[in-house]
Amino acid sequence: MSQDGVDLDKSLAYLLKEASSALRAAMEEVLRPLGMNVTHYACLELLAQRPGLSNSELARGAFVTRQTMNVLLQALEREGDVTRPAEAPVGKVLPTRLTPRGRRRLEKASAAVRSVEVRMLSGLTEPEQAAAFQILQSMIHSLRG
Amino acid sequence: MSQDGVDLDKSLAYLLKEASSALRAAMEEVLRPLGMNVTHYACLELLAQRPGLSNSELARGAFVTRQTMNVLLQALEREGDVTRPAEAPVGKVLPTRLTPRGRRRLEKASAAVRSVEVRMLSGLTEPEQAAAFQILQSMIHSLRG
DNA sequence: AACGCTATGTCAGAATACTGACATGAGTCA
DNA sequence: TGACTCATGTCAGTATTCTGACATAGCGTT
Repeated sequence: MSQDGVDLDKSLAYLLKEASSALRAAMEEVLRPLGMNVTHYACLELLAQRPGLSNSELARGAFVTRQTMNVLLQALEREGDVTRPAEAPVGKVLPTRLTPRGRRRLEKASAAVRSVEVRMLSGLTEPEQAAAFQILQSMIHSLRG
Repeated sequence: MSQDGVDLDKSLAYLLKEASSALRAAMEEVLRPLGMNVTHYACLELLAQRPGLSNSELARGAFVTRQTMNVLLQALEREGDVTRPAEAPVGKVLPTRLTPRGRRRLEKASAAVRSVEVRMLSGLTEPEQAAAFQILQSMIHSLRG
């Protein structure tokens, strides 16, 4: 392998992508035995934190298009993990909610994902984690400004 | 919009994904006028830093499969940005190199990407950037251990 | 009221990346 | 030398996501 101290001049942008990629891979790995993928999980997690979210809001929260989220929601509805009203209570927005079954599946997935996150942070002290939090938020804010 | 202080309990994992997503979007935006995408750019940048990289190595470095990188390399070769020997000098590995044209295209792209990176880091002090570097590397290391 | 503007849900088609599989070459070890 | 393992390049097919487009609903302004 041609690995001759090449990671010395890595940019922060590359490192960010690398970390994100490693995180996603680790999450997919632990979610696969549960029959879920990352987008799957993100959707359920968002619904647990904010019940009644619309398709478009879920899409933005899970970093996919609303078309993609729509097919996922249809599958989740078919499996009985979420429910959506047949008709929109107001406007066109169909508020989605977790079913008890969905909540149970999410619990297992959350535990698995949490273990990954713990592993990711295992080499960092508490203040370092707090620093990471602020640094990432600053990056996000600057990129969107 | 239902934005009621919801980003307070965001996990570091989510923040990492969010930052990575924002970075990618910003990069795609500045690369599009140059007729390139992120994978495109990553490939050329890798070749500039390490001439002679193989298709598989480029794929790993750009976080895609080697099949995907292969079609990209064929396109880049067709456009005259890179060159690959017709036959493998040793084994099956086809070492790829930038052409002068590819190097020129990369220069413009590098400048654009660098401006994005500068913007991303604009809210951080120098020590904070150093901290970010070490934190991300720790995360990557822990996730792969 | 009427007009723009924005956002939503949805349909269809296109683009893109991935999984699976194969033959081949290099390196290792008995 | 021969068997074994691993990595590479490549082919074909599948899956997934995205882009484009449409009708419609809420909101604000005129």
